[in-house]
Amino acid sequence: MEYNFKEIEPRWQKEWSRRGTYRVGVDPDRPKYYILDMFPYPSGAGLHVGHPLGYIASDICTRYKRMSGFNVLHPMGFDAFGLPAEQYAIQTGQHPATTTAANIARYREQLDKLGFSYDWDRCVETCDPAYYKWTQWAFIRMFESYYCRDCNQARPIAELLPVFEQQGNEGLNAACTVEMGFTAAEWRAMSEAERADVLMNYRLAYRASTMVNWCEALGTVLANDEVKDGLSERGGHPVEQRRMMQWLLRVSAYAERLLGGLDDLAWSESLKEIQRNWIGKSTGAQMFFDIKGSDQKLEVFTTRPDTIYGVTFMVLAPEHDYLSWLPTAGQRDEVDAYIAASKKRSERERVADTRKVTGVFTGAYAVNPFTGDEIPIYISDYVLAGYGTGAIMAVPGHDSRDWAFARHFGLPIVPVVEGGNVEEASYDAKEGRMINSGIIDGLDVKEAIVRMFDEVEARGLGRRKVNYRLRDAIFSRQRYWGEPIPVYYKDGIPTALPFSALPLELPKVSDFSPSRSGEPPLARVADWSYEGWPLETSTMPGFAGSSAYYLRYMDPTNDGALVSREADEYWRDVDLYVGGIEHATGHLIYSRFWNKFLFDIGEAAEQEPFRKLVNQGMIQGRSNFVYRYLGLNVFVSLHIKEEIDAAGNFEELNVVLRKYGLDPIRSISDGPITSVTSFFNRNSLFSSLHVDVNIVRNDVLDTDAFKKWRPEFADAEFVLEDGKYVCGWGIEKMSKSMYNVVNPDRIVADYGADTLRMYEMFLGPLEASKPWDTNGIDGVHKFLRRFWRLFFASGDFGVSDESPTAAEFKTLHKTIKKVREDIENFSFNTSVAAFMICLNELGLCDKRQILEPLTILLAPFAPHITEELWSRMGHEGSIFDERMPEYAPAHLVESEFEYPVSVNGKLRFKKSLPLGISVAEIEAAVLADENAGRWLEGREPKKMIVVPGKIVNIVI
RNA sequence: GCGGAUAUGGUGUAAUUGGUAGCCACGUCAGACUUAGGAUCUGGUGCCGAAAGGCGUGGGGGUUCGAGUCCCUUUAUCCGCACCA
Repeated sequence: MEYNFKEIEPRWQKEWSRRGTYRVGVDPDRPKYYILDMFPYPSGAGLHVGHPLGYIASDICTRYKRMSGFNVLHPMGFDAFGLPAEQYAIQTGQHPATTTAANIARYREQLDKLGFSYDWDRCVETCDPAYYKWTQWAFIRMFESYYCRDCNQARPIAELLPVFEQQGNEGLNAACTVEMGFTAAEWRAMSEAERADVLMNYRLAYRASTMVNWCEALGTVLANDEVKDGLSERGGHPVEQRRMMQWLLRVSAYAERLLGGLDDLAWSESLKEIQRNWIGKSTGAQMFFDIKGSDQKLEVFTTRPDTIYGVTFMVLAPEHDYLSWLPTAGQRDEVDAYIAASKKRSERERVADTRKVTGVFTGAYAVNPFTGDEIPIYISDYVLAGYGTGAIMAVPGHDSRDWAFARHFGLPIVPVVEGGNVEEASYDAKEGRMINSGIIDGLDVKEAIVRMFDEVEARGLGRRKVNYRLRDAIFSRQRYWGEPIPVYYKDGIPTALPFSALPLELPKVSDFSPSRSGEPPLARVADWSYEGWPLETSTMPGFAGSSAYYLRYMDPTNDGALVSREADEYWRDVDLYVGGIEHATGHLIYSRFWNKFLFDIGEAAEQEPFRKLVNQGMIQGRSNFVYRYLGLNVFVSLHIKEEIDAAGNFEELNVVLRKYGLDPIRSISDGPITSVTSFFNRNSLFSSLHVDVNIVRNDVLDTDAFKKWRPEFADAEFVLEDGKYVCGWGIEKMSKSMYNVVNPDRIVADYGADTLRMYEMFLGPLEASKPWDTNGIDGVHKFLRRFWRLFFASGDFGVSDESPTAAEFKTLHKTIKKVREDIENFSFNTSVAAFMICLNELGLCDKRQILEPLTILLAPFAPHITEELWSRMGHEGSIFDERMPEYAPAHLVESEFEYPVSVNGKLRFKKSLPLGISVAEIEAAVLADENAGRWLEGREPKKMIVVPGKIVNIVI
């Protein structure tokens, strides 16, 4: 009987759903395991064959863990709010709620066909008010918290009121937007609005006027991780810097914990490194320089205080506060002109012009505290306002940017680290001996740094300081399709909604388009107010809804809490998180921040949300090409095209052309060939066109389908090789325009979900990026058909109760061992290979004692076929209630081992010897072998190296 | 510029972690069978060579009895960060 996956797969999917096979709940008697996929944005394009890669891997793990005795939580949901969904809605002219619902339905249908073991009862959608109620709730909790640097955690902001009342903010060590100082008396004298401003300075969710990434085309601000090279990640629109009033999350307060927490996570080193870079910790010193003729001091940040003797000028960012008074009258106009010019430059232009040196002298001088020299103060936009203090001490001898600046303006360059030639280039050394350096002369750089830190602090010139690149996350978007920010303005004072007013539902509007001015769509909603006060009109960014969804899955329908204490303490954290690396600096930072905050306020059980994380690679597209000859409707098969291309001159060319029945080219004026050069540069002989990969099989074009594919090819002619049209191929991004999108639905229809699942795993290591290539899927499909046939040896279903041979047992147990180890190591490609080897070795074995454990072992990979065979073998329950087979070492014992014997490092012969004998016995047996005599030719071995169970080496 | 990763047949890959390089597949070649299927089965298939044999894991060098694996160097590709002081 044939393996009829078309009938088997839908039947079991329905049956699992009916039985609730994959429903899970809190069960204190069993150890928990939480396996999570990054939930998808339900985009309009539907799934392509690359999307399920990670889902398949996590599904295999889930089934495997479940069959190993764990209570496995494995949910799925949809990240439905945010820019992509909204842009798609705008493009198609429909309401985002409508398109999102339709897209979710489509995704769900596609996912269901693949036989995943999700507990769909726990499905969450971020755009569901019952869900985003808890996103808004978390926002309010952040709004009502500040970050205490002494106890290193979030605390209720209400705690600050009595402190301010008694001592002002003196001695308060808390994360804030701007440093401020006030006394208790000043606090008491403040108006309500002024006090609100002070508190806002400390809140973890706060509103402030800051420089933001404004994207006019999208009509919204963007977070740093949503901007790449000065363009928006979505759509690639230009982004400019603008000062705007925005909501932000004080992520920077958690920088040190986000950094430190990485160490214990089972994440790839590269991913941790990306996050470390993003957090960008640098330890240095904050130093104050006297300004000549002023009481003010100029504050800089440096990681290299050891180079202080090489400081020959200072540079301020054009946005620096001091520029209102610092420049001398003579330089005023020039400075103002520079400031105005740099303001106009977009972020993109600044990035593009990194090598151009610009700047203006302010006319003012600072004093080098160690040399006493007066050094000029410049402004330049190579100094960033947002990092450090927006001012630097320039060391042209040892910093390439300072060097370029000094060269351009003719400023002195003093080397202070031995080595290099500062006349030619800066010497950006991190080690070496200090020279020209007063009290640190002769010290090594590393010692000098420490010495200078101490010296600077002792002399009261500054103090050690840690700086982070990580910025607070801008949390408002001037868009429609997101969670409304649960804040209203009472007498103009931002006030959180009471929890009882949550969820603050997103109103249904007909006009949800963004505006170029930055006015959010919600501002156009009549009566967008709370108790008569206007509500905030911006919405939350895409990452808001995905920041704590893993907690919600634990208890998805709870209306009284994000997650119940019971569920949280049982499920705790995600043991295995599978998803793409593209979330490294977005979701995975925000989520960790969000979770740490919830941990601080006692709402999450663990400090870190994702214990182990695996990044599946991207599946690229494999495009096929056809070669159109001379712009005619004639298509030439790949190798003939290559042969024609290889011709070196007209004569050779025409010989080849005649051979294939093509008209010879008589002169260069024939056809579109315009010159000999262009002709032999292969510019004009063939044009290569993308062809739909779905009408190509093993790179052979289905010519009839091609003619029907597009009307202009209806009368196409082909020059075939061996009766076939062979296409060229290349690796590109999977996209509609390349005609290389492979839809999983089609693979499921042709081969079945089990084949697709196993093939995606077989394709290569999970974490590697690789092209999808439908060629080769036959190998896996063949395996499943052969496996099926083992049970139908006589035509009808039947397994024998005959005892297996030792060899059969050995094969089985070898496979069990290998497959189990591979799953634990996330090496699915090799485990699929192990199954194939197993089948090759078993031949035609129909014995129950072999086939039953093998079927169970295969079940996580190919759930449908194994469930079907399991039931045909007469079992009542589901195969997924069975335990994974253990391997029995007894069956794996090898009695003999073939030792490769090398003489002088070169393999000469093999000697079969029992395992477990002593080294001396091996030596004796090898030397006694007649082959050894042949190679030794009577010489005595100088040395013998014996690695028991591996190899024998003889050195003569 | 800084940081990280990768490089193995025609293709995807594997290698007991320093021990016979190329497992398992795809493709391909030869054969069997056949109601001609995109079926099934058997065998070959890294390169050069008639063979013996030689060469072979991006290139060069090193450590070692032995290197795809370790070290140095270099090239290419991919990714992350980037006037971050």
